[in-house]
Amino acid sequence: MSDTEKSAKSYRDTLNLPQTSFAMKANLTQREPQQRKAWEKDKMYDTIQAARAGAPLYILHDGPPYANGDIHMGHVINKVLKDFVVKYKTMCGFCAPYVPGWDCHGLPIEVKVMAELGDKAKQMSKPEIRKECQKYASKYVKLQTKQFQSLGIFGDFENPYLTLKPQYEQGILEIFAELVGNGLVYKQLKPIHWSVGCETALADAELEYKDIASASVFVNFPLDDASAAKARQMGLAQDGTDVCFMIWTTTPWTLAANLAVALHPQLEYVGLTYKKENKTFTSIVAKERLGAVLKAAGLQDGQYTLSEPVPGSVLEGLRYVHPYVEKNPTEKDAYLAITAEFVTTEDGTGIVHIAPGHGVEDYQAGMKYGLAVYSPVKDDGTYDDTVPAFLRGKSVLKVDPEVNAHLKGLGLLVHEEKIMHSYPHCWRSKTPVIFRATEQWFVSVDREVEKFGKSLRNLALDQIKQVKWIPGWGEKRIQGMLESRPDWCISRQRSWGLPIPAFVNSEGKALLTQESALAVARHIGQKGSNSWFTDTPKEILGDDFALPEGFSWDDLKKEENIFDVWFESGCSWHSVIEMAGQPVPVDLYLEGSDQHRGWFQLSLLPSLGSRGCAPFKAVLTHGFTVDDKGMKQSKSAGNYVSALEEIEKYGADILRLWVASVNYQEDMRCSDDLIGRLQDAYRKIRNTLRYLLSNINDFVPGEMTVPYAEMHLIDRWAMDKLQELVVRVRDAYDSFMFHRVFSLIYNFCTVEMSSIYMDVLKDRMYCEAAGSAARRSGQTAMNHILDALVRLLAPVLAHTAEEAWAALPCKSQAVDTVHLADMPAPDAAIDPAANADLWETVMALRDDVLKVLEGLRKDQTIGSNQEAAVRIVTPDEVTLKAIEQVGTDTFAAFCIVSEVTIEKGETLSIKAAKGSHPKCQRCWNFWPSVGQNPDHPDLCGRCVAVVSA
RNA sequence: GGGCUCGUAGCUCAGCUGGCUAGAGCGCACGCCUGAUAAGCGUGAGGUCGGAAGUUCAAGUCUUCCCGGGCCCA
Repeated sequence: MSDTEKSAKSYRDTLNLPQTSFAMKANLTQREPQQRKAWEKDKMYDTIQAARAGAPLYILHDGPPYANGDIHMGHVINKVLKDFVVKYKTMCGFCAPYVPGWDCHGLPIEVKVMAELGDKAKQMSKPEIRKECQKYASKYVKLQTKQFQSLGIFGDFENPYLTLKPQYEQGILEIFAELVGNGLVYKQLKPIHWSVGCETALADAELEYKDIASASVFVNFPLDDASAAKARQMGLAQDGTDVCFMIWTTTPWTLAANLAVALHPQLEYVGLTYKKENKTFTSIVAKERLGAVLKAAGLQDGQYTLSEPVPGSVLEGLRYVHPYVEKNPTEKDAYLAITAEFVTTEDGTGIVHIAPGHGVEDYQAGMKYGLAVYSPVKDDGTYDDTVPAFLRGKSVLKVDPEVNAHLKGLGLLVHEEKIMHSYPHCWRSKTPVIFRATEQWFVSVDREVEKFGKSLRNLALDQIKQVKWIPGWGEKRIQGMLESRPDWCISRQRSWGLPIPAFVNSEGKALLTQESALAVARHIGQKGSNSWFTDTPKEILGDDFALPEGFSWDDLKKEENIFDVWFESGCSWHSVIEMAGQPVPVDLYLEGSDQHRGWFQLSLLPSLGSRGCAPFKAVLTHGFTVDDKGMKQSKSAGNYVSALEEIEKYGADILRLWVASVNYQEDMRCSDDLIGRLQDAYRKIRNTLRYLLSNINDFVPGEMTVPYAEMHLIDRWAMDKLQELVVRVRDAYDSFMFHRVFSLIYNFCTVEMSSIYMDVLKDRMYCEAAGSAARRSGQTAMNHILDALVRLLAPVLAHTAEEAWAALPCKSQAVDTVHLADMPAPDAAIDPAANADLWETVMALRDDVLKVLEGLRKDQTIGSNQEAAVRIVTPDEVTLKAIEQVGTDTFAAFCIVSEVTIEKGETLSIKAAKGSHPKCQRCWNFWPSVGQNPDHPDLCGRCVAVVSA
């Protein structure tokens, strides 16, 4: 070892080097579970709630995820965002309870359970099957609880709300009873989405759209003789041709239920006359569709003639003969031309085949003309016996080719082709969905509710204006949906759910009143919904229940429909919030943007139908994760990111930081790599905390604290910057802009702290006397900054902030958990704006100096900045004044150079050279005072004083 | 096909009511330090603001169309 190394070594021990037990390496995957165990042991959620008892309430009401499967990134984003809000509001002094919930009923679970049971299911009763479903749901509630908690989320996971709990069910029925009382619930034969695979009605939310190939056909419907004669009189056809309506459809199976054809009243129609298989046809089609029809029929110029056009309205009432159904199967009128505004010229022939039992528009048109709602299809998707013999018992999903062949045999099939189009499928069985008329229960959106003087739809359109939508376009979105939504079909023909509390007598008359529903609510609230299947009507309604006119106990059966699960979750504001005695509307609903159609809307409707107001004051929505190229993620595409693997690999705080880093209002690109990159940011933040901690090791606030006004200029600068940060971060939290929170804090750590302040402060921290005012000034600032930073970070880095809080030698507040600390507030004594211009000038000059130093480093004149002396000449008065104000020594400290001189001159010049003075072996500055003390020839004056003290 | 929405450097984000050569941090490249060391500091290279028209003295910012995503629906 040389002498210089020796002496350097010896001086090292005289420095105040940083010291802390806060580890540089996070080791999150090991440290976090311990942290969570400690929280669990301390019953942290309960502790926090108890501490905030009596404080103003802030309720974020959890939307229930479905109790099925492992959690995925969508859950992570949703729950972590909620946790940010809850933790932040708690730290702002609110009592912000968070009761997580699960959606436990419904088809997905029932389908899984039935598959697991296999043949055994056939011998089992409904209550037995339901018991299995309940087990299944409970299993996943437990599993997901663990997984959510592994993200560091605080909530009442001991007492979550479950839609299968009797009290919850009671709440649903209470709201349902009010809707019944307000006259909103009715039963009707109506075409609805029907899943053949699951043999049940489906809600809109249970559909998924897939591209499939369908046989589209052009078919001639021959007019009867009298109508053909009329058509000839109108000039559409000559004598001797078979006059037909030509229709187009992509669902030939529905032709068996055809009862009419629809034309647009204002469109022009022509008679197209041509030869086909030795016959001469005149097909009536819309003039605008002629091109497509000619192409389909394969007719060239000269192979056809056209009549003059007539408007659709004059063809109304003309009658035709069904191609293959011999006799009208309904008791009402059929096989006539009607007019409807929904007929378009986008495709087809401009004449639409109408089957009121198999389409919504068909149904509406059929109602208008007094047609029957004819639906000759059974639950399993096969035709019943009212259809022609060649179709009976066949599956409508497979019968199209036979229908087409049959039509061909009759000479009425003009053209057949495959087209690709998007078609609704059952989300569970993945089978194509059919429209089929069945008896279902509905909630009307257009009936006027006497109490509110408005229909549900209009009430909704009104009330959404009172809600704060974040982002703002959420209102437009839900408005569009509300304007066009049909009545809500709330009944399902399955086992796993809450029964619709309706009874029916042998005449088919339904018993469902507000009183009866409430009676059922009480019963189920006590005994659970299984009792519906085991108990008698009398037991359920109660002995003293007064049956309405026309009903008797001997002739009363329970219906076996269950509720759409959306109705169940749509009542959570009542079952969870109101029933717990808390106020509705709640402060916030926070879910993915798909819930505009789902939970938001389907919570809004029951609330409006019973209370007349929305259940939420504000609704915040987030987008969805996509892959690193912005494409939808799916397991099959191989671009799927497993949330559990990510948590396992990086730790919860990394995932939380990732959630905070992206703008959740848009699509969020997500991949293992992108999440992994947040480790860099995490390390920077963690190291910032660590460095601050390590430098206040020996600091005790109180007598050591230096007031702001007496602080070193540079420390005041740091305090100013902190103040700005606090204001901006709080503002970002308040407006739910968490990615702003992230970037503000991250930038503060990298720029203001790491690259400037902490670097600049080293000399003072390490070299000044431990108890010197200069050092205490810096420590005071660092202590403030650290204490505030940890609290600002706490909602996001829940674990790390807690760890740092525990490591803080002196906390600003006597709370054991950072999550009970107050969010930092701006200090009225500090005004960052006061010196903003000064600092801007100083920092700009610093940048210029650093650039010049880089040149010296390039040609190896200097290594570290400390070796340099800088001479500045500038004509700029502002700069001169600024440096005069802060002092050249302070400016030199800011640049970490040994010496700075500045003078006025003609042109700006910044020159730097290696310092001309010797190097102090203790502080490494090249100062003039080095060597002036004979006892310490290798030290500067400052270090001599420190060492000799 | 319809409603809503998004498209600024490799990544994540700023760019307010249109106004200087479009910014930040990270990453990257190069270099420095070795008394925050599986750390720290500096410098630098990266963008025809998805594309095309238009309005305007002036457009990333307004209009129209197109392209490509996402959610919801048909």
